[in-house]
Order: sequence, then structure tokens, then C-alpha cells
Amino acid sequence: MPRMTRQRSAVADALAQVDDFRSAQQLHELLRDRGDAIGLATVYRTLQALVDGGEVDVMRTADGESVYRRCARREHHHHLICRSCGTTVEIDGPSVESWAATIGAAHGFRQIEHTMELFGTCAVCAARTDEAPHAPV
Amino acid sequence: MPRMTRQRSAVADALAQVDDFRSAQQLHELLRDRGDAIGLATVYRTLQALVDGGEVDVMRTADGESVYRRCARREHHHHLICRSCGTTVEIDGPSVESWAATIGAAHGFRQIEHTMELFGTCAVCAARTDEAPHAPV
DNA sequence: CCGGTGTTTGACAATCGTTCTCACTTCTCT
DNA sequence: AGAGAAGTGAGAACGATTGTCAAACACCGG
Repeated sequence: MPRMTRQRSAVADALAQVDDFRSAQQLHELLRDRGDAIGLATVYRTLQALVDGGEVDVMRTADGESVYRRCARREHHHHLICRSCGTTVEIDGPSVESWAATIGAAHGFRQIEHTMELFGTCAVCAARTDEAPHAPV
Repeated sequence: MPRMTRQRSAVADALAQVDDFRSAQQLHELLRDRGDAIGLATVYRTLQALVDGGEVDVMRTADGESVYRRCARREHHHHLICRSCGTTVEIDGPSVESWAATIGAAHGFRQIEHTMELFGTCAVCAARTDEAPHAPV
């Protein structure tokens, strides 16, 4: 059975303090900087345990890194992520869920699951870009 | 400018012969077995070039491997993949596209992009499972 | 057909995220 | 306190991918 340890709660704490996706290595560095001595392997192990327990969401970045995030809702949901600053909005899409089930069934597939993420530029970052003068092309 | 070489066309050929997602290493092995001497690095390079040229789709598997597939349609589309045999069906989802755009806009995001894949068990594999007697749980 | 030249190739080393190993520490329970 | 289980961490191991660089090759003009 899982045992609550200093390291375990430190990782949970770190995840509670950031509101966007972070890699295991980033979290490790964050914990070290903050004074929590912890091994990288432990960070990986703990994150994996949190994911298995459904407490944390994982996602693969375009370059194959796993990034983790403590989410408000434990149920299935998706994310809208700013590609510039990383701000993340949790969204649910009932229409997508049913669409997926329908399409799957139409092709004779069972037990449909899906992955889906939205990327964009958030209002803040868009404004920052707009104010840059003479931006060509 | 790109130059047509034996290796280049061998990779394209191999992709034309399979109809599901394959990893670079699988394709390399397939080519070797088939008698085409080719370096692994070249396979990676060629696949990357094909992806950049929009001739091939890439996808990351759950365990972080990149898998490639020659797709019939060059426009944006999604996949419905059998998690058991890998059979892939190309699908497009106008409703999802517009849903994504709407949700993004509602949160003030611009230039929305998205990734999305469907996984399931295809009819053939489902049948194979069903016929297994006494399947518990 | 022949040579020049810029591209491509491939064996191998290097990278990088992640997982494994294993001796050591820390709990928990009695 | 003592035994045994669970957790930890430094470093080794791993596996996919990318970089390196000399040798091989495709394409061009003569």
C-alpha cells in the first residue's frame, strides 16, 4: 500500500502550485530550487503513481516529452493550451464524446477511446504579438 | 533540391505497401528483410522529409514512439485505429473542426489547432475475442 | 561517355528522457 | 527494540532519435 512520505507530498505540492503542464525534469528542478531534496527517479515514480490514481493528467509534447498537470476535474476532459505561454484551460466536449462514439460504431469499432488537445494563442499572448510594430508577413 | 535516390524510393515503396502506422525502426527492418540495404539514419531522415512535405502522417504512440503512415488524403484528417491489430481508418470530422474553433474563440484563443485520434477494437478483433470461451471479467 | 561538385548516405557516437538496479533508509507493527 | 515491507536515490542502463563526417552517388555540362 502507498505510504505518505515527505517526497510524495512535496511533488503533490509542487503540482498544486503551478497551473500548466510541466515535465518531470522541470518539477524536479523546481523542487530542488525550493529546497526539497529529492531524487529524479522518485519524481518520475511519484508522478506515475499520481497518473495511475487519476489525480494527474499526462500529455506528450510534440517532441515526445511527458508533461504533467494537476487537474480540477477528475472526470475525462480535454485541454486548450496556449502555445506561447502554456496557460491551460480545461474543457469538456460532450459533442465530441458522442461524435467519437458514433463514428467508431459506424465503422464497427467497440470500446472507443480518444485523445484530443487544442492548441492556440491566448488573448494575452495575441495582444503582446499584435502590439509589436511593423510585424511583416 | 531533393534528389531521387534508391533509398528514398525504397522508403516510399515500403510505406505504400502497408496500410497502418509503422515506426521508423519497423520500416527499417522491413526494408532490410526485403533486401534493400539502407541505414537507419537514412530511414529517419527520409521519413522526416516526407512528413515535412505532407506526404506522410506522424503520430506518437502511448509509449512515445513516432509512427508513420502514408495517407490517402493529404488534407487534415483524423484516424480511427484498432488497438489490437492496428488497422487504421481515415476519418474527417467537420463537426469537431468547428467545435474546436468555437471553443477556442470562446476562450479568446486564436489560431486554433488540434490533435485527435480515436482508438477502439475493430469488428474482426472483437469477434476473435468474443469467440474465446469462458472469457471472464 | 567523363569528370566535377554539391547532395546523400551510413556506421557509429552522442543525446536525452525515462526506467532499472540495488544498497540503504524509513515506516509500521508488534 | 527488532523484523519485514515500502520508499528512496545515485548512477547505470535503455531505447528512440539525431549528429558527425568521410566515402559514395546523382545530376550537370562538356
